[in-house]
Amino acid sequence: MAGKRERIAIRRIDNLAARQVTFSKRRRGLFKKAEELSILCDAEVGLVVFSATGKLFHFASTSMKQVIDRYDSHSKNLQKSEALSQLQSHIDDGTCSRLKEELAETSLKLRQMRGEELQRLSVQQLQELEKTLESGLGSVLKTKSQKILDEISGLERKRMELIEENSRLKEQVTHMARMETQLGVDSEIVYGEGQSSESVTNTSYPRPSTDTDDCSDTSLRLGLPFFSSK
Amino acid sequence: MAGKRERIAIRRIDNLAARQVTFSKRRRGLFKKAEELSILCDAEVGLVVFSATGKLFHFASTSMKQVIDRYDSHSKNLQKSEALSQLQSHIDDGTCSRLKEELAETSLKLRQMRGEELQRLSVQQLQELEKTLESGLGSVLKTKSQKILDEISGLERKRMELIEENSRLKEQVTHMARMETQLGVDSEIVYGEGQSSESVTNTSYPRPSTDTDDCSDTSLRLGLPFFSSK
DNA sequence: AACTATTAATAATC
DNA sequence: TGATTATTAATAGTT
Repeated sequence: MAGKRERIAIRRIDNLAARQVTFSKRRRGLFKKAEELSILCDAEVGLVVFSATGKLFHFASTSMKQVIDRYDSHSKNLQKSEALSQLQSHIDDGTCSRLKEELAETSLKLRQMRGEELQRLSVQQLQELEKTLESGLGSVLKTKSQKILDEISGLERKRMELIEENSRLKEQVTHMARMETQLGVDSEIVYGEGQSSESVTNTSYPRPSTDTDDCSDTSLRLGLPFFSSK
Repeated sequence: MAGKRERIAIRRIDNLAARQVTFSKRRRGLFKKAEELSILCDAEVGLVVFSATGKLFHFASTSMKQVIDRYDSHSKNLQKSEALSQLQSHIDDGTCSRLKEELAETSLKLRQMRGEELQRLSVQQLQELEKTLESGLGSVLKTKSQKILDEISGLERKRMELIEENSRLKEQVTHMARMETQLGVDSEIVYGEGQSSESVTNTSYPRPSTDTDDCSDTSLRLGLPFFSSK
C-alpha cells in the first residue's frame, strides 16, 4: 500500500533526496496555483524560485520584466531610480543605439534558432545551438502533451457531468410521466422520452453545446507521441 | 449544510464579488505554500501579486531585491536586455518605446524557442513552435554536417598536396645526390637522406605545422550522426 | 467571516 | 525519475 501520509512540520527537510522530491512536487503545485490565481482573479503574478542547488524556475502571468518593473514602481525606491535616471539622461544618446544593438543581437539569435544565417558559425557553436534546440523542443513537446492531457481530462469530466445530469433529467421525466398517467391528465406537453433516452445512452461523443467552447481545437494535432526522454 | 463544493473551471471569474473573495482565499493559500516551499526545501522564493484593482502583495524568503538581482543575473542572455530595459523604463521619454517593445517581443520568442515560458501558449501555438524548432534543428544539423565534411575534404586536400610536395622534394634530393656522386664532389653539405625519406613515406598523419592552423578544432565533436530526415 | 462538503495536493511508498 | 494511494490541506458554495 502507498500513501500513509502524515502531516509534516514546516521546517527544513534534512534528508537530501526527500528534500529534492518534495521540492519538485511542491514547486509544481505552487506554480500551478500561481497560474490559476492569475487567471481566475485577473491578477498579475510573478513567481521566482531558486532550488537549493541554484536552479532557476519562474512564472509570470504577463512577463517577468513587466512584473518586476511594476513591483519596483510600487515599492517606492524611486530615489535611487531617479538619481539613476538623471545619470542616464546624460548619456541618453547612447541608450537607443545600445538598444538597437541588443535587438539586433537578439533577433540574430532568434533567426539562427530558426535555422537561418548559420554559415558564419563554427562547428562548436552549431553544436551548442543544436543542444539548445533539442532541449527547447523537448520542453515544447512536454508542455504540449500536458496541455493535451489536461484538455482530454477536462472533456472527460464534462462528459461525466452531462451523463449524470441526463440521468437525473431522465428520472424526472419518467416520474412526471407516471404522475400524469396516474392522474389521467391529458396534457399537450410532450416530454420527448425518446430524445431524452438517446441523450442518456449516447456516451460516445458528448457535445456540450451550452458551454462556451474553450476546448474547441483539441482534435487537430495529436499526431506526435508523448516524449519519453528527460 | 454548507460547502457543496464543485470543481470550478480555470477561467476568469465573471462575478466581481466572487472574484474578490476567491482572490483573498487563494492568495493566502499561495503565499502560504510559497513560504512552506522555501522553508522545507531550502529554496529562495520571490512572489509578487497584483490584484485586479492594482494592490500589491509580495513575499520573499530572503529579500525581494536579492531575488530579483539573482533572477536578472541568472537569465543570462536576458540579463543585459532586462537590466537595460529596467533602467530605461525609468527614463521612459517614449523615444525608444517602440524599440523596447520589439526587443521584449523578440526575446520572449527566443526564450520560448529555448523552452521557457510556454505555459500560456495554446496547443496550436505549441505545435507551430515545435515545427519551427524541428525545421531549425534540421538546418543546424545540415549546416554542421556540411561544415564537418568541408573540413574533412580540406584536410584531405592539404594532405594530398603535402604528399605531392614531398614526392617532388624527394626526387630533387635523389637527383642532387646523384649529381654529386657523378661529379665526385665532396661536399660538406648533408642532405639528410634518411630524414627526407622518412617524411615522404609517412603519409598517415600529415602535420602541416607551417600552415596557419584554421582547422584546429575538428577532432572534438564528430559524435553525432548526420541527420537523415528532411 | 465562519462553516463544511468536496476537491486538490501531497507524503509515503513502490 | 513516475505511478499510486492514504491522508491532509485547500477551498467553493453556503450561512
